[in-house]
Amino acid sequence: MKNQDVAKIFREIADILEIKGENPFRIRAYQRAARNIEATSEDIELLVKENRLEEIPGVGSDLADKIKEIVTSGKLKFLEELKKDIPQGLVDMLNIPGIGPKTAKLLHERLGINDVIMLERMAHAGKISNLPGIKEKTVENILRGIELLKRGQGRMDLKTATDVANFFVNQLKNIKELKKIDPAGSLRRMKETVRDIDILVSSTKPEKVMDYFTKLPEVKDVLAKGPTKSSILTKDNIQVDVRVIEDASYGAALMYFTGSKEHNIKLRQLAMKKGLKLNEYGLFRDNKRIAGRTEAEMYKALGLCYIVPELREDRGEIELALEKRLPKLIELSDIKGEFHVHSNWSDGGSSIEEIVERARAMGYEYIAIADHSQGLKIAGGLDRNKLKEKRKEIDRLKKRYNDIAILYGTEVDIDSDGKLDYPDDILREMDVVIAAIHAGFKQSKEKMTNRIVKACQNRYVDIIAHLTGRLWGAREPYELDLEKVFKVCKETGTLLEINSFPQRLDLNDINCRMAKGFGVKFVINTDAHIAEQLGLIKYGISVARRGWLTREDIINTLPLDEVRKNLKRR
DNA sequence: GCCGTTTTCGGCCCGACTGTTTTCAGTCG
Repeated sequence: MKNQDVAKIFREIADILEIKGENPFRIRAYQRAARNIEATSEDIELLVKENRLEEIPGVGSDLADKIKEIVTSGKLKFLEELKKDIPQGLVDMLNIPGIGPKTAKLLHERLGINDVIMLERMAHAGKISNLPGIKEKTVENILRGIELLKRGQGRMDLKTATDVANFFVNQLKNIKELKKIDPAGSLRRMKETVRDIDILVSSTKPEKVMDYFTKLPEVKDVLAKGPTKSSILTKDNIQVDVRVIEDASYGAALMYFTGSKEHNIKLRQLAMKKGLKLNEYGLFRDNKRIAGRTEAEMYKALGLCYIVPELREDRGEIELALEKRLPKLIELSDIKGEFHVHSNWSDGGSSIEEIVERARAMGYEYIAIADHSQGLKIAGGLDRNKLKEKRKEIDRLKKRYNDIAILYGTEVDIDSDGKLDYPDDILREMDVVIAAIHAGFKQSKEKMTNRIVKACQNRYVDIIAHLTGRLWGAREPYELDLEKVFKVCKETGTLLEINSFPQRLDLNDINCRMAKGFGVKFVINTDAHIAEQLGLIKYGISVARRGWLTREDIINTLPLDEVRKNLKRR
């Protein structure tokens, strides 16, 4: 039983309680607990064993008992009972944008609607417009909501989100009355995936901004349009929200729209304790604004040091900011090189020379060319002979460049028994060895863990790449006993990669923080397959920052001679 | 259901937009 499984059960309970019209604060308690369980870096089973569940914020004696029941028996009587009253289909209906618990309940009680399909049929047949509060427009919105749900308004990766946001920001900059503009929301917090794009604007002419925004040619559908706030859907079904605010409130609004929701709630509670009121317009004492123009001013007025967006998740950052003890997080400019780049010797698209040129342009001091190993035929893995030729090419280039070190590396495959795809005599010759799993993802947790552990124990393996194998929208992370892996990494001096590729971002933020707790060290790599993708490193940096990592945790912030001391002896 | 240098009971973040309603409930973030 994983933390996410427990969180999922609590969320389901919250949904059912909402439909039943239960006490909203009780519902929020389940949601809060779900979120904190998911965010905690400690394994829920361990917390049960050590009787430390109530250390999780939002978990009291009642929820602790429920967690124990879930972890020990695999199910929860309370939920089974709830499910008897509310059909699953009704809970699913809450996923339709525009349908909340009240509407779902109304549709169920008055018309016996039990799921999304039935709702769609009844709506088309004109049978739901007789209900109180539901007329033509509402029916239209429900049908549109169902369409959105069907098309799967999923989450997009961080790069896609960045590109869309930049596009709209640049468009809006054409408005001459526009003063400030910033993407906010989970994108500004650099969350691994983003659901919609929030953009904050300050302007003397809010209506003009709203008109211009909602009439852009890329807009397919206007979901809402008011004098200061509008939401649209792009042709790719991405929701973009723009909010206009005046300069005096810009910092407060940026803080508010950056979130997270949980971070905001805690800040408001803090403000209340000080007898202040916090909203998106500023921080107020007796209706007099005492801060609002900038975020820095807001945090200061709350008695906190500035909290960077990546940390704003209510994972302890506010408590540390009160004591002015927040860590100094790693920054892009700390990076001195990387180790995981594929060239056209295997499945990459750029020559080694092109990669080296790019790395030099980025100011790197070293770059490792790590192509796939022989077993990975589809990825053009290199056999012994090809390796020799590649080595010659690297040696030739080394003579040409004296301002950057070109390292001879590999991404060697870990087979289904945990054996490596190259023998030791080949690995010994490498400057740096990365090991990774590329097949056999469906093995048991125990087997998967043992494969990784065995690789870590190899005296030539320096780094484990993309540890959990997750690919957004394509593959779930594979089953792994992470604590065991982290322990072995620490013992064997094996480094863990933070993979910057937007579909991977693996390790994720929570696992980074957990691994750091075990004393593990990291490298941030791109897994670039063309030279240009070396620029993706910024996304890996953001994961590390969200994982509370500092420069000291990341080996490729060090100069090369120091890096060598952190690699295994050859 | 949680939580407490105001509290073990009585609070629990706050505002914009929509559609339906003549003043507001529902939904969303």
